[in-house]
Amino acid sequence: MQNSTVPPKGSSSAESPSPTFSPLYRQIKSLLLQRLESGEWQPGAAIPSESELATRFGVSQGTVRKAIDELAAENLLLRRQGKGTFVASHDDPRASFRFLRLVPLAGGNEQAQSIPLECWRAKAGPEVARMLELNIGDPINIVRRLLQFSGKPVVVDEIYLPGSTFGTLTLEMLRDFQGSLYSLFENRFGTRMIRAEERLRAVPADRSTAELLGVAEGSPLLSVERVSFSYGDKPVEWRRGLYSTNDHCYFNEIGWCREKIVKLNRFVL
Amino acid sequence: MQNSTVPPKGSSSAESPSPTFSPLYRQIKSLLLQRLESGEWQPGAAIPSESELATRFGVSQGTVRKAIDELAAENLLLRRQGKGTFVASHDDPRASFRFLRLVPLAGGNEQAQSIPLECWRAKAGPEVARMLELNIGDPINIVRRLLQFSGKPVVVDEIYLPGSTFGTLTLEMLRDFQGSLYSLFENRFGTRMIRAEERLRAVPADRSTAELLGVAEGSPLLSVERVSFSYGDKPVEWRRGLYSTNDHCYFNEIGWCREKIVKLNRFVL
DNA sequence: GAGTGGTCTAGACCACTGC
DNA sequence: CAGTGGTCTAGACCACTCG
Repeated sequence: MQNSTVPPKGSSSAESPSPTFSPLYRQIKSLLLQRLESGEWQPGAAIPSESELATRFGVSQGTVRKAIDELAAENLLLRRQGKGTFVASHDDPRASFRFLRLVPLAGGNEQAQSIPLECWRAKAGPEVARMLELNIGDPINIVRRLLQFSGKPVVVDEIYLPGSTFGTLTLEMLRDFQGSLYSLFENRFGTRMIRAEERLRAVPADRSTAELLGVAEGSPLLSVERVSFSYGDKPVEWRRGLYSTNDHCYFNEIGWCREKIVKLNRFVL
Repeated sequence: MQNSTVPPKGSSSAESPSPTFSPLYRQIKSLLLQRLESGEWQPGAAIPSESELATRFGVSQGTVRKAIDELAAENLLLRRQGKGTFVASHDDPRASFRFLRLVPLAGGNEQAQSIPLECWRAKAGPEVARMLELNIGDPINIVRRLLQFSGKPVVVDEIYLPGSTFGTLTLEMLRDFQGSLYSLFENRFGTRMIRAEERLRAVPADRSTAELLGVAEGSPLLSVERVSFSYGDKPVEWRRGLYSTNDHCYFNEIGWCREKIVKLNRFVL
């Protein structure tokens, strides 16, 4: 692949100055993303070595390296020196720390336990349809579950999933599966969550939630609405969690990269 | 600088296998960080070009480049093609978006307005002392301020600062300064915030806060506690904000780098 | 046109893993 | 030991900015 495949120097006469210049390593990155999205490379498995990819694509190893660097920074790939480069997986326990930002107020490192309550099929209302980019009336699945830390209820989640992908989800599957919810989605439904947007507010506890969490009706709860995205920025989950923040808090870090990589990504997808 | 300055191949006999191996570009990164921390390179100013740094340090340009890459990913430096590499500054309006994660529920892009209410000197209690790594009784400064969006009050902040650095802060300075709070800290006190940790909870509104925000006493507010760090992971601000989330919400993105770069950084500082 | 950052290459060597 | 990712180099050329 010489540097002429897509737009580098294609339009030099009277088209436009350089509208969507895409360096070689970005094109390689796109090719790698295709393999990931298509499932040709499964989560947890090793991808070909850098040198093999370099010869396969006809570029230098440094160029492949830069493509993989970005995918690793986005947590889509995982490099392990001496072993290889692996497709990231929610089976890896480190992954769950990224998506559940709840930490105990008083140190410690408790393990979360998920207790599925209900699971049923429904039709998308206007709000869910908008969030999941569906049409109103499209089939969806709804899950309600409780999250406990050391046996104490802390979070009530209501989770909305597109029926086209998760139609066969049942309460039994949720109860029987060992591992996180996203692990189940990845293993049983071939859908991998790679990114999420969360919107947080403080709301009063309604009657039924208050009972489930063991707090007074009307007491303040943290409302966390999340849209999760899979490859190609496709929204595949919308959920609202109500968090009791008496013994836990939502932890966030500010100041590292973020917008930079987001911006970069708009070009590649 | 040949690859022998610090630990690369120094201990090969019977010391230890490779306890704290630090590649060349990390050593360069440390040198660059020293210049930033010392104030030799001021916020907003350009640093020397990559090729000049390369000859100055006696390494290849690629090595300097990799060091700068990491600093840029951490938002300490800002690259601008064709112009140079610049020290990041809170004067740049893009910076404020990183630290104030509040967005209107109904789209739009309102501008925040900060209204200083009080500013006084006090002595550190046990909690503030712990957060700012001070001794109990050390002088501190406390600021209370209101944040408005389109004229409506949304946030009440109480801000605790070490007196050793901010001793001369006054309400007049806060009122007269044009620009964000961190912009003022950077310009008037030479202290640049580069990172922060936030802990979020839902709490009931106390009487005085409720009045300031125009909500009912006891109604749910979002409590945001933040510790901000300057160079060398030195904590230089602790604040608690109470957010009214009737018309706004706290927005967060999950899934990009983060822990990776944090981990890397432990070695360099 | 000169100077800057951005891309790409080819090759050497180092550090880590596992057979 | 072979194979992988990680570092470092030197040099070429491209894209962008500005005087």
